[in-house]
Amino acid sequence: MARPTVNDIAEEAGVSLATVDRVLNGRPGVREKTVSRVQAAIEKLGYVRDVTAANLARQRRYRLVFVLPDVPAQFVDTLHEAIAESVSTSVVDRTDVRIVSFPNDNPHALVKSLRALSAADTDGVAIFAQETPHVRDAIARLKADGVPIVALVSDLPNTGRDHFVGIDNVAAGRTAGFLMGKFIGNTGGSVMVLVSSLQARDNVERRLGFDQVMAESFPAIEVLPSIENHDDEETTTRLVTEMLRKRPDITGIYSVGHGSQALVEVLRGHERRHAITLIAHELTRVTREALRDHLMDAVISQNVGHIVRSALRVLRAKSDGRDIVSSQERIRIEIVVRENLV
Amino acid sequence: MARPTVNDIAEEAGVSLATVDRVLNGRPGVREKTVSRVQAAIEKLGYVRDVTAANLARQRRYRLVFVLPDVPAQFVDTLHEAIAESVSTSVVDRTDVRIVSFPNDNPHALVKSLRALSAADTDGVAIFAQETPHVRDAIARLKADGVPIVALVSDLPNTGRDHFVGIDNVAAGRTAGFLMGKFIGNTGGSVMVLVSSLQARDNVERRLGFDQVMAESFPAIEVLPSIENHDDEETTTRLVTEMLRKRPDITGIYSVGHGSQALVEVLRGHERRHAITLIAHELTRVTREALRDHLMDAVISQNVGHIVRSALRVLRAKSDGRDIVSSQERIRIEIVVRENLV
DNA sequence: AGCTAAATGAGGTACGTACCTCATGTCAAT
DNA sequence: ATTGACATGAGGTACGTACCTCATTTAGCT
Repeated sequence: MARPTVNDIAEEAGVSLATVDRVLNGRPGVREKTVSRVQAAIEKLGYVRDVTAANLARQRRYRLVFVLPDVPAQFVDTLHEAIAESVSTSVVDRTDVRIVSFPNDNPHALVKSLRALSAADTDGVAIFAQETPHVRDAIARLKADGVPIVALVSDLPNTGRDHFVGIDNVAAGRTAGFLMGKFIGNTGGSVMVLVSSLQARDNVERRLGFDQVMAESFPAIEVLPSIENHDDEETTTRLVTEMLRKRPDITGIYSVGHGSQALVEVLRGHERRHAITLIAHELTRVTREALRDHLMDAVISQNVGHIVRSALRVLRAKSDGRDIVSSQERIRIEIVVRENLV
Repeated sequence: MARPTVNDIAEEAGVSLATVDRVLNGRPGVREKTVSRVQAAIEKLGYVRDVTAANLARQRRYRLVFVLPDVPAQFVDTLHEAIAESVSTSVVDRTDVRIVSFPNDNPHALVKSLRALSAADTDGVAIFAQETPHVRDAIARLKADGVPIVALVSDLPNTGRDHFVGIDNVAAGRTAGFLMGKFIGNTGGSVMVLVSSLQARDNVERRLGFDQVMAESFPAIEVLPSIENHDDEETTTRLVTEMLRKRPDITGIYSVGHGSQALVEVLRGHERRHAITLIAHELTRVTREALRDHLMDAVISQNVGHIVRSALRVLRAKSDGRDIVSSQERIRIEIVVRENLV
């Protein structure tokens, strides 16, 4: 039997098409009793709105914006690629996507970018940024304007964002800790931890989860204080080299941040490279090569394609005032080792 | 600027709508020169066919069938759930899905089920089965009838199937081996390997990959010959108990097959449970609980939701004679440990 | 019973594409 | 110049839904 249409519902309920339409689209002017008759018919026939036809008729378009930092971290590049790809493949779902980049070290540039957006030309915004008072204000203004907002990758819990798309970073840190502990085993020693910035919420949460697991399950391994590199290559090279010299008992390095290029380079030339377990975040060209070359042991990653698609789905839903199926929007913490590297 | 429509193309190319339609849908009766004029206009305006409107007009429906074994393995249940979910959420894409189950131990039943299908009522078939001569013939008949076929989870390379949806099982076995070796570390000892059946291609491939890595990278660990359990719980319980008694040097168990219930139960009551590294395949209720309870150390899994959606996409494409973007149809080998267990 | 306001019906157009028919245009071979 | 084959145009209907207008019916009230 073919799929029932609005006409079938009308017939089944003994009402006109106009009434069915009013019920389906929540328009006023239908008695309670009639509403339930129509709903009974919908139930009975198993009617499901043909979304493609509906969108066609509705002529709806979603104008969505990604706001991304302009940092030299590979991970952000992969985000750009994922957005570009999802744009090209999803012309289908009536979505226009723009990308706005802001220089990471300049919070005013970000605020300025956000100020340029308004409900008049934007149906939703996905933001990857750190939470500062200025940013919080700018987001509040957008929200007041009625623009749905989702935080991307790093949460902005105190801004009133509608949703967070990304992994549970505490769990990601715990996963890194679990692998670090298991891989080092009863060799013991100490672990160096490298973060982009202690202002970055995702970094802090990962470090937290990592420390939890190391303390709970691998007390024989000493976890050293965080080294902050601010995504700067020279700083990383200098600090890592120094630390490796100072602490010859290092058996593990955990790279918490979004970039690992300089770290990998230092290790590539280091004599103890095979005695050190290296775990980093985000699957990029750099981490792929490091895995392949036996320099890195595991990468904790989040699928940027999933992140982008989820953000788009959520923003479209919020823009329509629809609910989201949160179980479907969960981003998995992926573990990548040499052998499952696609 | 709004998205261009066929009318815009017609105007731009200086031809009528009918001609544009002929070009777009590959209908005959258009001069070579005119075709290129139209294509130039399409190029210039960046026209992309509105697939939703096209499908609406075309009234196309895809009648697809999943053929699945009726075995008591949790993994097959999760496949059923994934299919059910994808049916309910994707009424959107004009697809009718049926599931055909066949008793796993009866190859004739499978052949009979396949015989019942034909191009008259089926636009594509996804099969999870082992490759036997009978199955090969039945698939050949379906293909001759013009029905696209994809193999699911376990490949059927010699049947002429159009595509395989699933993980690279050699790589999955290698991944299991990598983790097993790293987790056991320099403790050494021996590893028990449990397979469903040595007839099952996916099982054999995993075992192969596992052995490769163990031999290459962890020669100090002895890998024992496969124990075949035919997905039977009593057999598993008996053989595993016996082996654990005979070989007190066992430090690892690799469960290659689709079910791990009985194995987990045996281990749950075993005194050496915390001295044994347990790695299994497929994320199910059983393996989830085992991870949570510290009985299992890692699960190598394939996302059944992705598998089902990929199979549907591929079958629709093949049915239309369209090409698939194979990079988008790759199924990842997922590693799940206690800490990234959703 | 008569009135008013609310509820419902009838019928239309539109969205972008597919696909159909029939008329007319063009071109090359005779 | 005529013919015939082919190319193109013009215009239509359909898909399932949204949304509009206006007429008509119904229910609730005095």
